[in-house]
Amino acid sequence: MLTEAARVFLQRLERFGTLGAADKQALQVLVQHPAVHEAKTDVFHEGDERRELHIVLSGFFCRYRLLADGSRQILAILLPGDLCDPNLFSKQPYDFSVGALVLGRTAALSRLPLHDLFRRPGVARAFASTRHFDDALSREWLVNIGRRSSEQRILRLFSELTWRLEALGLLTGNVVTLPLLQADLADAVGLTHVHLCRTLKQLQTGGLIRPERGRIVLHDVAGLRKAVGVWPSYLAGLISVAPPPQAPEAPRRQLASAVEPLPI
Amino acid sequence: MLTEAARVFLQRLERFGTLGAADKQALQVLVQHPAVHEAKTDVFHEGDERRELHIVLSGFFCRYRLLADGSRQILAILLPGDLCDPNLFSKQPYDFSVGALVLGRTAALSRLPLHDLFRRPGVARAFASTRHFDDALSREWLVNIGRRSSEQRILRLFSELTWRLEALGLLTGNVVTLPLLQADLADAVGLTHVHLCRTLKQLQTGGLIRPERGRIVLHDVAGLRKAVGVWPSYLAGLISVAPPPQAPEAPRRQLASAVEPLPI
DNA sequence: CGGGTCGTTGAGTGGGGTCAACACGGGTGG
DNA sequence: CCACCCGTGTTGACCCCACTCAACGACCCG
Repeated sequence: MLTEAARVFLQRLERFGTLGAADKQALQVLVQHPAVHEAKTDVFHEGDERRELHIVLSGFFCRYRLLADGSRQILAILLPGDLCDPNLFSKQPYDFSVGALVLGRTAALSRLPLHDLFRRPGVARAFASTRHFDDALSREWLVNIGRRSSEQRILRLFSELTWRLEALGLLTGNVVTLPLLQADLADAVGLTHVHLCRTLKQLQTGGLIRPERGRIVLHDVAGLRKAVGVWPSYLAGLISVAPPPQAPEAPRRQLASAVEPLPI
Repeated sequence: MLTEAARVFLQRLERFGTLGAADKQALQVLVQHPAVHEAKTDVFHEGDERRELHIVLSGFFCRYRLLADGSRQILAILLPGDLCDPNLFSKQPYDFSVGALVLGRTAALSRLPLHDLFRRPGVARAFASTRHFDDALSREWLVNIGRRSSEQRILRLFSELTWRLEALGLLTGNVVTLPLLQADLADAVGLTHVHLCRTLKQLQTGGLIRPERGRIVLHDVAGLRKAVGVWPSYLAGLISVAPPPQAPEAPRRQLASAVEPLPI
């Protein structure tokens, strides 16, 4: 019999491929110590020693860092099944914090047995895929914050979340509600909450989203994804949906030629 | 007999701990296919299949992504010893490109044997540490670009590079020259090259840096680090530097030797 | 000498930040 | 049931940091 925690964990690991029965058996016994976290409380905090590996069971969590002047940068939004710490085997104290954005639950598993479990090819592959997905998202975020307008940043974040929720089976139909505060969104996309509010209002007139108190309703997921345009590369292997036709690749030899519009 | 390529690679892996003689023996035979890369040419390009694992031997490289509007976001700056691809075992095509910022060299090693080599605890530990360092840097960049002023972003990037160069033994005195174009710096910190130029000029009056054509001279590394203030958390375990035991002259020559190709 | 790359500078604009006040709603306690 | 409070969202006024467009300058190399 599978606890709910083990089920969420294994489902996540199997998202990109399948695990053998023995793999699953070995993994599920690790999942322990369920815990409830109120919104705005930390699972662990920057500077803490790395002990158990926490995984999200329900709710929305985030990795974040606080700066000396009190501002916060959210590094990633964590959904059910996600690992709070991308670095399974690091011995360093955490250099970031993880906190709950809304009421949610986590489980914890000890890291030590993982070392041995990595001998199993299926287990290693599953963690590697999860890891790659996590990394691809963080690259996406860096590009987003570094080079895109406030509207684009927000739309892309929403789009990302719709894909991830869909992969979890938490998106049915064309509507979804994100239980996120505007202040949280602002810290995720690198804006102030005031400007984020204004931009949301503008987007609202576009008809794709509706801000409500304490949440954002995306009432046209398909339209939102279309507005963002691309099939994000981080989805590779995540969702078994045929990608739409892609624009041709940029020429590859010289950076310069790749930056400029195609010649002729 | 250790090739230079193997030496650079092993030195990097040993930065956070030591490898057994057998580990090193097994790893060094993987290092092959040295290649020279002109500035502004790619090692690989977004969309390419992941084949060999490239490592930097000399020069400055970067991971980057190009956007539809032609703008570029640099995701990381790669120094000698760094792995071009943080995801050793991913099977997905690359979702970013790696290119040379100045003339430099790489080696390539096949990924397949790595799977087996990870059975060796020392090898697994070394790669995990390298990996953790890479991740910590990318978190740092996200915070930098998301929440800091242009001056701070630039100073922090410079400071980061001084620490990393020091760890490589490429920083001996209080002065170091970064062979980076202003356009590259701008794409690394998420600014336009015009504004970056102006900010550099302001910083110049602060007396810590001097922009020259095609490079930035940091002529007060200690002062720069002090201005940035903190001992960055990503350094944990990286540097056990006692002040250079015997200051050998000509610090600039050493950097130059890393930037310019040695006889091949 | 010419052309290409890289850097610098100016003028003008606007996106986004800051500060501050207020509105709204949901909880809590009297 | 109302009064109050606190967390959250909204709006206005103002400003300035950073972007844009454009031209020019400096340097390098053939």
